[in-house]
Amino acid sequence: MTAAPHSPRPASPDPHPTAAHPAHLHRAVAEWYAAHARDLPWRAADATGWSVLVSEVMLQQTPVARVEPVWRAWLAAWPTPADLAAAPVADVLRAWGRLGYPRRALRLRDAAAAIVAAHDGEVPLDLDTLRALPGIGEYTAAAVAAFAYGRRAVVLDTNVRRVLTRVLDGEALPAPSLTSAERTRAAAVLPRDPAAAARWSVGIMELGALVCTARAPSCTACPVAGACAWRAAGYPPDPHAHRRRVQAWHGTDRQARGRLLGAVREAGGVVPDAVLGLAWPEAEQRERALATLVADGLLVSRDDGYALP
DNA sequence: AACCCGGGGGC
DNA sequence: GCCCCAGGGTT
Repeated sequence: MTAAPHSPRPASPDPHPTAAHPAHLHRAVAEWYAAHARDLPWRAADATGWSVLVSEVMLQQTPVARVEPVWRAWLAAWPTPADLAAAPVADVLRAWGRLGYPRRALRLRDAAAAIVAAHDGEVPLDLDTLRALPGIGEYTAAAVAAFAYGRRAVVLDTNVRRVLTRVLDGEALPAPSLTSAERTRAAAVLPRDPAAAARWSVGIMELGALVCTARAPSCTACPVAGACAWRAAGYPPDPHAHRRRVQAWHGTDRQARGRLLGAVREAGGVVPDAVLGLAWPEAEQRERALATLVADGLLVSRDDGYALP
C-alpha cells in the first residue's frame, strides 16, 4: 500500500483545469527535466551506444547510486564491446561486484561478443537487432535506441509505468505485470518527433525516480500535478495491492547463491569445499546452489572446490 | 502467466 | 522488517 503524499488536495474545482493533453505534459516534463535532471555520466555528451548499453543493463533492478561507480570502472576497463568480449569471465564477474543478478554480467559479455561477431563491433541502432542481443529485452532495446541514438522508441520502465498510471489512470501503482494496453497507451502519448520522444522518455523516467516515487511522491514539486488524475481523485490506494507478492529472501536459494558466489568472487583461485561449507552450512541447499551456479556459467567445479570461470 | 534471479538502502 | 529498484529469461 502506497502512502498518500503529505497534504493531499483532493479535487477542488479548478477554474483553469489543466487537461492531461500530451502536448502540455511534454512541455511541462521537458522544462522540469532541464532544471532538475541528475548529472549522470551515461547522459554526458560523449556517451556512446556502448556506454549507454552498459548503463542500462546495470540499471536493471539496481539503483543508480550503486551503478555509477561500477559503470565508471567498467567503461575504463572495457571501453568498447571488443574489449569486454575478450575479457576473462572471472575479471568480468569481479568487476560486476555486488550489483546483483550476476548473470547480467555474463549476458553483457555475450552481447559484446555478438556485437563484435555480427555487427562489426558497433552497438546496433535498430530496435529488433538490439532486442536480439543476450540480456536485452524490450525496455533496454528501447532505452539504447532512444537515449544513445535519438531514435523514436517506447521506453517503458517501472518509473514511466508509475507516472503514466498515476497521471492518466488515476491509480496509485501500475498492475504487477506490464499489459499490452499500457504499451499501446505509452506509444500514443509519445511525441512524434524522435528527439522530442527521447527527451520525453528520459524526462518522465527521471520524474518517476525523483518526484513521483513509489513510496512517498513529492507532488508539490511535480510539474504535472495539476494534470494528475491520481491527485485529482484524492490519492486512492493501490487497487492491485492484494495481488503483489514479495519475493522471499532469507534462507532462499537466491541468498545461498549470492553468498556462495560472493565467497568465491572475493577470494582468489579455488575456494575449498570446506570454506564454502562455512559460507552456507546447510548442505543440501548449498550443493543445489553450487550446481545451479555452475549451470549458469558463474562458477566452475574443481577437484575439491570451486572457482570463477 | 508464473517463477526465478542479488543486494543494498530508505523508511 | 518491509519495500523498492532504468528487467530479462525460462517454462
